This record gives sequence, structure tokens and C-alpha cells, in this order.
Amino acid sequence: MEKKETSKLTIYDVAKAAGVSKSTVSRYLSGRFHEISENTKQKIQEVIEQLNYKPNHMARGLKGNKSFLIGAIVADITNPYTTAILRGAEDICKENGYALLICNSDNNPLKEKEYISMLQAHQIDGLIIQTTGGNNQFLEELFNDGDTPIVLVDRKVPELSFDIVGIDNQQATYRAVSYLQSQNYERIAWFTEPVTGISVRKERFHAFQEALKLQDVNHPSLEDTYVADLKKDSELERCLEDFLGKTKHQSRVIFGANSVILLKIILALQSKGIKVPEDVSLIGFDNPEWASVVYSGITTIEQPTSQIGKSCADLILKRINGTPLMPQTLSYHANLIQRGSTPAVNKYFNKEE
Amino acid sequence: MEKKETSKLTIYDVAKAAGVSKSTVSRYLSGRFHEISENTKQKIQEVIEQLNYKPNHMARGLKGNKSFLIGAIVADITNPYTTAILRGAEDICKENGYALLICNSDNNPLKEKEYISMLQAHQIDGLIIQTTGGNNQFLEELFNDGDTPIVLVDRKVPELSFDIVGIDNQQATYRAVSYLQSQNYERIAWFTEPVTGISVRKERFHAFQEALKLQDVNHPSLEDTYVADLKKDSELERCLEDFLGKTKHQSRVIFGANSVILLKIILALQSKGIKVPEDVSLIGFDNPEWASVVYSGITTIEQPTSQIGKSCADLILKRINGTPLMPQTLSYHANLIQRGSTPAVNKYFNKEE
DNA sequence: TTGTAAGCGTTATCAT
DNA sequence: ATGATAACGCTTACAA
Repeated sequence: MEKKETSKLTIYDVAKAAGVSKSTVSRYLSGRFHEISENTKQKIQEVIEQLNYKPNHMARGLKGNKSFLIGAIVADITNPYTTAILRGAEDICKENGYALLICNSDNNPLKEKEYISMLQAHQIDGLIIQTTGGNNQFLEELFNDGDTPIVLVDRKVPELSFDIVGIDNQQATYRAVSYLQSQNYERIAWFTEPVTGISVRKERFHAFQEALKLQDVNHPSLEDTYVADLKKDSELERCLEDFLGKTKHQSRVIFGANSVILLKIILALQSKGIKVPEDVSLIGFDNPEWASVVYSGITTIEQPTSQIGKSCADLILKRINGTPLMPQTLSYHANLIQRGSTPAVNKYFNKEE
Repeated sequence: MEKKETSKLTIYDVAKAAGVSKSTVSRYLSGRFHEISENTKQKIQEVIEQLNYKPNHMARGLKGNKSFLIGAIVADITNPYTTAILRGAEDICKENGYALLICNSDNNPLKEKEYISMLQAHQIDGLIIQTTGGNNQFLEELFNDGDTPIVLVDRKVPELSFDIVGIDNQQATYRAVSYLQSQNYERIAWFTEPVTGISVRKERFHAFQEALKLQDVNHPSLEDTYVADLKKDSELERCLEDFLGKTKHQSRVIFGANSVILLKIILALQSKGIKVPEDVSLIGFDNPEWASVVYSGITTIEQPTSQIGKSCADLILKRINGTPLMPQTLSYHANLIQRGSTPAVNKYFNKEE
């Protein structure tokens, strides 16, 4: 009996309190002030303020077919690279009154699919997705049937005509390889997680191989590419042993295809007591916060993550607002940050045990 | 003319195609299978499958007063500690059909307030918040008027009776200090960001001071506490200089009150060429992924982040489902991970320049 | 077991 | 300048 009735405040309550009709309040809410008198405007404003009334997004959305929700499906929200992007996107969304529904696919196409469905049910107005590549069909459906703009971050899917925002992986990889060669390394090893259709990994992997081929006969062996599934226990260790074993007397550098594998490499090297850069040099993609602080700094390829996120949100919002725009790919240039992990080696270097 | 009409699929389309009424389809959707015949159930299932129909959450929510949305306001989505928690929460939410609306307050009460309003408008069914502490009034309103369950993560607000999930900061700090003393350090310096009402910082700060007082007369000076605003350029540097300057001949350790300041400390030490642990030892809260890899490893206090996130979500969901539950505080115990940055020092240590 | 109809909180169309 | 009223897609009494 005494329980305070917590019945939700509606536009009707405001109307009643202000002595006008729902329609008038609605006009106020939609900012169509020229359709109402200054007096009633004031009155409504007061009442809203006093009652602390907040329009119901669901009702609004139902009517107007708009949720003010933008979905974001990422592979791993725990990855600093990812969160930096989300941060950028979030800022822009907030400025424009949109909220971000963030989902974690875990690189699992099944989970990704479930999230696509869920977001669809939530009537998202747009989707930013770092896709596993395993749900192209569903994405197309969402895009066509649902009329929902989609932008792919980071990972491209050539078959789809969605907007794409990321970096130019080829350029970045070439740049890094050429830098390493200018430092006179004899052997460059590429360490990557399984490529399995993930475009970034593919692009970087191929770019690496191409970059080597472009060089003269002295170029490092193409066998210096290692695919390690980090979920399998000692796979990475075996790769490291193989590479380090067969290059004992050469100047050598390990190239980590992203910051996740880079960290694992470092852990493995440390547990083996292998020194960087004395025993082996190191370079990696992404520029995690710790890169400057491990060893004498690790040379990395930095992406403009925040800008990538902002651009994603910008694109989505433009499309939502109906700005006419050709489908487009936005590739930012990455930036090589030289640090202590890749010192120049003497051209006639010959390592003694 | 040729343009495919992308009119949204509704429950009515399904009903028509299945030759039944909306209500029957609705029954199917709500899983009330005992109220419909096996035949129609099959039929509806087929149609839904074939049409790829997804019920509209906004319409459902409008009627049922439920959004299946849970808000999460965090201070910094870029902080690994935070994302680990979100990850845990997200898993649980997903399992239960809820989506997470993640917002970044940037430790700014104003932004926080805006997000609270926004989430309120979105009719969230629950809120997980790492609060700045500056919007208690609005949180109470949301809780009372909106009938929305709230759980505070990480940061407590004693005035509010919301559920709280975090770690026992006092216990963790005591444990760490006593460990440092057992390693025979003469001076322990506390480095924190401005405390400004953020409970975690307050708790740890006080616990540190208390822990020292508990010790005998030999305890380190209470002046070894430094508050550095990381936004101000050289403030941290000055603190470091002060501490290192006045303890030149003593065994000493720096205690970073969280992983953000810990990283900044490391950067500053490196730029000054100060060695860890040779010149100064180091310990810090949180256990970022890089802690094991910097220097010979950094001693840290690890929190069960994923579990914290899961517990938040669990609590919120229970409250949403009306499970009767006393307001409660869940404090997990943190775990001290000893690494190379805090070696034991000889009791009669006397440092020579 | 199934259908009819009212209603959730808005916006938009049409009167006035 | 303002007010009725229908509609958005769904759920839920209530009827049949």
C-alpha cells in the first residue's frame, strides 16, 4: 500500500501537468519550436525539468523505425588495439546521440552470427564489425533487407561492398621489411596466428612474402614463416626453436604479425633465457602501450587506432543520415616506430656461439 | 520501381504466411508451446526460418517494459583491467539474451551524467557502473523511479545501497606492504593519481598508511606518499626525483596504486636511466599482461577481473528477474604475484653510490 | 487450440 | 498554435 508507485513517466504525464496535449509536447521534444508558442514552450520545459522526464527510446524507435543504437562486433574486447578503436568510435557516437552495443565474437563465427541476430533484433541503426569472415551471407541480409549500413573495421571482405576502414597492411609490411633489410638482417622470420580467412593476417603474410621476393638473391629464405596456433600449448615454442636453431650464426629478427603473438613470443623467449636484441631481434605490428618499456623498447608498426574508430563512426552516421556516398575503403598509413629491439647489424656480422 | 521494397518483416507477415493469427505466432515466440498444436508449431517454425524473421525488440520492449539492454559505464574502456571485467560481464549477459551498452565516462562526472540519462532513455534493464562518484543523486533516481537495478563495480559509494562488486583493497594493500617489509625494504613510496573521491584510490591510500602505522618505529616515513596528476606534464617526474633523491642510500621500493600510474612510473624511470630493481624496486596494483615481461617481471597484485565482471552480471540479472536478494557487497581477494622487481634486500644493506 | 482487440509511449496526419 | 487519432510491432486478457 505504502509502496511508492513507480509507474513510468510518459509524455502524457507531461502533457497533463503542462495543460496541453501529447502532440504539443511531442512537438517540443522534436524541437519543432516554431510550431508552438513561446508560452507553452516555457511551460513544457519547466514541467519536463521538474518531473525529470526522459522520452522513451523504445516507443520513439518503434514509431520512427530508429533505435539510436549502433552495434560493434569485435574479435576481442580485451585487445588494446581494439579498445583504442572503440574509444574513438564511441566518442563520435555519443556526440551524435547514439549508443554503442559492443559485442565480443572471440573470433568465433558462430558467436558472431548470434550477435548479428541479436543486434538485428535490437533494430540497430548501423553496424561496425571486425568480422571473422564466416558470416558474409548474414551480413548481406542485414545490409539489404534490414537496410542497415555496415562498416568493416580492420578486416576486409572483398566479396562484400561495405565500407571498409583500416590500414594499408601491404604498405606497412613493405615498409617494415625494407627497414629490416636496411638494418642488414640476414634472416627475417614471420610469426603469425593461423591465417584462416582473416584478411589482415592474409594481407600481412602475403605482403611479407612479396616484399622478400622483391629483393635480390640474398633475400631471406621463404621458409622463415611460422604459423602458430596460440591455443595449442607448445606450438609457438617449437616454431621458435626451429628458427633459432637453424639460424645460429646469422643475424636474425622475428616479426610478430600482431601484438598478441608478439607478447607470446616475448614470454617464450624469456622463459628460454634468450636475449633481445643480443640473441635475436624483434619487431611487431600494433603498438601496445608496453612496447616502449620492454627490453630497450620494441620496434613496432603503429596504427592510428583512434582515428580508425572515429572514421568508422563517421561513415556509419553519414550513411544513417542518408548522405549519398560511394562505397569506400579508407586505408590509413601505419607508422614505423624504431626502438632498441632492432639494432643495425654489421654487414659482415658473423655470430660466435 | 525495380527497387526491392525492404519493408520490415513483422509478426503479421509470419502469421499470414503460416495461416494463423498474430497471437499464435506470439505464443510461439514466447515459447508457450503447450498452448499451440504441434502442427501449427511446426508450420510457424518453418515460416520463421524461411522468412528469416527476427522479432522486434523495441516493440516487445515497449509492451513488456523490458529492453534486454544492460548499461555499463566505465571510467576508461582502454584500460585492460576494465576490459577484462567487461569481458566477463559480457559473456554472462549474452548467455541470458542481454546486450551490453558500453559507455566511457573518462572519469568525468559530466559525461557520466549524460550517459546515465542516455541509458535511462534507452530503458536499460540494469546498470553496471564504475562511478566517478559525482552523480549519486541521478543514480538514486534511476534506481528508485526507474526501478532499475544497479551494481557498482570497483568503486564503492557508501551513501548508496546498491550492490557492490570489487576486491578487498585493504586486505590486498596490507598483504603487499607486509610482503615488502618481509623483503626488508627501508622505504616504501606510495604513488597514486589524485584521490578525489574515488573510493578505490582512497581505500588503498588509507590502507597503505594504516599498514605502515601498524609496524614498529622502524617503519618508513609517512611522507613517502606522492599524488601525481598524470595529465600535468612533469608532476610524476618531480615526485620520483624527490623520493629517489632523499633515499639515495636506503633500500627502497615504489608502490604504484594502479597499472596506469605504474606504467608511467616505468617510462619515467627509463627515461632517467634508473634501473629496476638495481636502483629501485617496484610493485603495483592490477596485473597487466606486460607485468611479467618488463624487467625481470614486476611484482603485482592481481584481481580476479573476469570473475568480477561475471558477478556483476549475475547480480544484475538476478535482480532483473526479481530474485529476492539483500543488498550486498562482494569483495574478492586479490592475489600477490611475486616477480623480479622486488628482490629481498640484505637487512644491513647500505647502498653505495 | 486459436482469434480478437486493447494497449505499451511515441510521432505524424489531419482537423480545428 | 493546438488537439484528436491512427499507427509502429508486439503481448496479453478475454472470447470463442
